Amino acid sequence: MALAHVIMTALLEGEQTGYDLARSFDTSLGFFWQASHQQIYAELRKLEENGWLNGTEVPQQGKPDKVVYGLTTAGHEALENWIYTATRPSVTKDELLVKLYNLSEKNVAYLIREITSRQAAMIKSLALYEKIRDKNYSHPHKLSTRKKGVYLVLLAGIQSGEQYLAWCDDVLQLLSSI
Amino acid sequence: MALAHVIMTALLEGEQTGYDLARSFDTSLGFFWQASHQQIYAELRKLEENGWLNGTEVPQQGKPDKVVYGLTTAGHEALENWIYTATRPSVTKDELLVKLYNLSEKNVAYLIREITSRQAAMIKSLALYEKIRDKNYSHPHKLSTRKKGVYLVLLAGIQSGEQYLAWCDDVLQLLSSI
DNA sequence: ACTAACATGTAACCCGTTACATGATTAT
DNA sequence: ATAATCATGTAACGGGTTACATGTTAGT
Repeated sequence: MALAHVIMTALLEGEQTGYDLARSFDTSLGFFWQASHQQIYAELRKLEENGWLNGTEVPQQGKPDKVVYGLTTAGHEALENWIYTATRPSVTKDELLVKLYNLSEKNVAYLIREITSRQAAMIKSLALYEKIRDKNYSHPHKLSTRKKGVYLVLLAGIQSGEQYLAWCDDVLQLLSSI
Repeated sequence: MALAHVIMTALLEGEQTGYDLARSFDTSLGFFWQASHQQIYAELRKLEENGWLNGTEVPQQGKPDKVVYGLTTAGHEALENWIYTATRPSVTKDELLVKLYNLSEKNVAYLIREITSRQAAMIKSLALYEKIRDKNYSHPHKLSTRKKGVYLVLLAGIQSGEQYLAWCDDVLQLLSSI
């Protein structure tokens, strides 16, 4: 159910094609949601059948034709109503934690490598989040209401990223003593 | 693929029934993985067909008969080998963040309530994690290698819980000014 | 010649959730 | 009486991943 609402949320900013959305999921949106292009195209068709989106075919030359989607009034309403439905907190299923549970003298070297590469990846995304924050969200209380929401999502990413890095340090320290 | 390995990891400690496992997923294991009993029973049958577990029927009086599962040698090996397969970091899909992205004057009161209840839930689980840590893991470097791994998983839960609470505070502070 | 970007799709499969089902014993 | 615990299961559905497919244009 939620992918539908993520897509509609993304379309609040303006009309987009499935391809545009797929690219957003690889970058900005991707920080807190992921979806393949197959999933996105399927969902877009469902949403149009539902009357929540309307798609317009746009012929192009030199490129394949595309379908641009926008929110309908019904879509807007559906999105607003969805906000008030209950959501259960989702447990993060991280396979790396399962592996750590199986820590042994034999596999410790491998796990150190895997943690180190996670750490490196997180340092990169964190740098990006922080850049975005410093550029557009440096004065949170001066933002519009809507932007405040976006800022808080960004903040969640930054804080949990920082926490993750701190944890990686702790892990590496303990593992290196084995 | 991963549920299979979580189950096998749980069986490292000793033989268990599907019911036992389901209860673990509601408590200890549940802090970093979740699975319904239907999923567990299905997975156990698959694992037995695979030769990774062996199930023994145990007749009982006054209670339904049960099947106790234990790891086979092949299962042990499969689990150890799995450690060395690459895992991609998984993005947490949290619907609440999607909702926050849709923040407005109209829904802010509702979102404050939802964040507050998340906060309360987290305070509870955090208290439990910390109790476990203080009781069994207060001297990390003195633990056996295997227990060190378990400790690090627990630490991940505690640290990310603390971070989550800090974030909730930030959110509530900003939202209450709207 | 080859790769990347643009743009969309089908098909098979696996993983997970929800709803429904059974049936005895023990505790309130 | 009623609910909770023990113990396992079927069936339908929905969400998500992987593999495969098509075809143009622009850049190295």
